[in-house]
Amino acid sequence: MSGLRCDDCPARDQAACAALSDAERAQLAAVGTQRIVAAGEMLFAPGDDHGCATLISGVLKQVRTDADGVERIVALIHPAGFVGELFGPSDECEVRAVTDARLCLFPRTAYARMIADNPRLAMGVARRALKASAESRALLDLIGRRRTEARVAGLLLALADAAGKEPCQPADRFELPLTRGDMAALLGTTIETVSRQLGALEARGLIKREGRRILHIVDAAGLSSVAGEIV
Amino acid sequence: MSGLRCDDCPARDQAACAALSDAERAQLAAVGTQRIVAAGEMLFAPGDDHGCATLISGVLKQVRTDADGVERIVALIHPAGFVGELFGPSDECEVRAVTDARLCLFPRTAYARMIADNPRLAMGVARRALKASAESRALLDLIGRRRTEARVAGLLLALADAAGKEPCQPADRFELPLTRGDMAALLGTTIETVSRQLGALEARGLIKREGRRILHIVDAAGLSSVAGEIV
DNA sequence: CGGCGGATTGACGAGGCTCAAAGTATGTGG
DNA sequence: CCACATACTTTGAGCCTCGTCAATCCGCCG
Repeated sequence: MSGLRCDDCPARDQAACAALSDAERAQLAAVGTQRIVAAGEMLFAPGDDHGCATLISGVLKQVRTDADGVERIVALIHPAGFVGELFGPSDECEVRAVTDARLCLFPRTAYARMIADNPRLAMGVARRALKASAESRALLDLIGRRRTEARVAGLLLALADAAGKEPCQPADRFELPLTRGDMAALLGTTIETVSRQLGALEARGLIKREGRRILHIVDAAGLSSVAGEIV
Repeated sequence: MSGLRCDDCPARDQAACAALSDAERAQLAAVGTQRIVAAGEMLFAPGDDHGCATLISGVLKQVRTDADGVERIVALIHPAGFVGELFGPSDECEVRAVTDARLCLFPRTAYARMIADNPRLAMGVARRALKASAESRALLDLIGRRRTEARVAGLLLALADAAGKEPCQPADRFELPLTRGDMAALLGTTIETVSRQLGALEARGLIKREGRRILHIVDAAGLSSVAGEIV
């Protein structure tokens, strides 16, 4: 695919390229390609000098696999998010699609060159990188919690937030993008414990499950207090 | 203090301002102040519209405190690291000095204005932010590890690495910058467990403690395998 | 219909948190 | 210079959570 259609891009206002003029955006689009990745498919392999990408729709995960073959999810990327290395390969993460995803893919060097010339793009990337950093810290805070119940509750709140249309307008009914295995890999626990904790939260009337993917948040305040949030 | 002396700054080559020309650096220095923070002292309070800073020497921690008053350390900042918000207050972290620390402090808006004009500085900040992100992911990976023994071992290796003169040249004998309480807050465990695990690692001949702050890495490879590293 | 991957549920044991107390460095005042 | 106070660390005992192993269940696709 040669160019990208930016006009109707839903991530346009929040992505790293948000501050660009139409002309600059066109210039950036010329070096990128649009790509669709199916759920479960790998986008970047660990170690290779991969490019970078802005996510348009869907959810990606950054994964580290340790010596025993245990997967650890180290970040989730939501639409408008930025993935990849800009300054040389350094990160031992692989990037995989959690759901079907659409994204703009750029070669590393071409993107780096554009950044060097364009302060607005550089600022956009800096803003995105700082945001990613803040999200990592939030996740660290969540995972550091001692009781697993609090981790699961916090994850559900975060997913509800991400599923909402507006930022800070959490959905009260949504489809979980993650499998139980993904949740466990994200929270540093096991599939069985996640399943049990979901059962416990439902028994306490805080959530309600429909099938295995649809989730109702029945009592958001109650969930928050279980999660131990500062709110 | 009016200006900053950049000429003999030890962080100069790795900080966000590394790519600047002397003139640009002088311009940046004009809007910043140098500050010394004593161990334990707070640099930024959570919630306030704090500025940003580049660390010159010492160690800082970013802390979140949950509803029960339990501290969670969410990141360590080492020399040349960048802390603070650039695009408006958003992060509910407080920043504290772990050891005595020296840093360049900038007002948020002034720094943001400089970034908007200067792609090299924006790129430097982006590089730093991406690095911080990568460090957060490494920490997430560490904390997500199931057995606490592995977390402690991994932390010691990371601290040894940070204490080394050259990057990737870990020190085999160094002073722990963190108290047991800090380690516990970082690893999501308790003081007692940290203490016991240190004892266990010493009993296995992997490390040796001198007093309570000096640590010998006796068997780095053994420690690595306990930590479950991918090496 | 049968096989298959994901999810739930149960039993059991160990790792780690809680509570409690004793031991060790650091500074302070007499 | 010593006694004391304080903060940090170590160590111990008991209980609970959660990880492990195993069986069953559910939805999906061939």
